[in-house]
Amino acid sequence: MTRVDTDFKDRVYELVGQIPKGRLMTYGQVAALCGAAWAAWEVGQIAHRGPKDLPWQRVVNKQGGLARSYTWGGFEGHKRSLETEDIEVSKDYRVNLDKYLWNPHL
DNA sequence: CCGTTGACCCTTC
DNA sequence: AGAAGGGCCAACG
Repeated sequence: MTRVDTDFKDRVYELVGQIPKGRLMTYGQVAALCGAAWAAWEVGQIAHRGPKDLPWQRVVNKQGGLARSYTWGGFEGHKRSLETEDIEVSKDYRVNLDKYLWNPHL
C-alpha cells in the first residue's frame, strides 16, 4: 500500500551522504525529506542494509540519542564516530540536537 | 506512562 | 531457487 518508489531509498543515500561533518539529522527528518515521513523506521532499516560508505553515524533518533544497535560497533562505536566528527556526545549517549541538528535546506 | 503498529529490503535456511 | 524472518524508529491510543 502506498509503497514508495525506489527513489526513496536512493534519496536517503543522497541525503545522508550530503550531511556535512559536525552536523546531525534525525531518522524522521531524513524520511520526511525523502518524501516518506511514515518510513522513519525504514530509514533505520535502510541504514542496516545500505552501504556503510554513508555517514550513518550522523543520523540519530528523535531523542537525540544514538542508534539502538549500531551495526558497525554498537553505541560505543557510534559514539566514537560522532566524537571523531567533533560532535559532543553526552555520557548518556545523547547529543545536542539543538546545536548539531542540520537541515539540507540550509 | 507503556505497548502496538507500520508503507520495507536484505540475509539466511 | 523459494520462502520466512529480522531489523539503527516514530506516532497513536
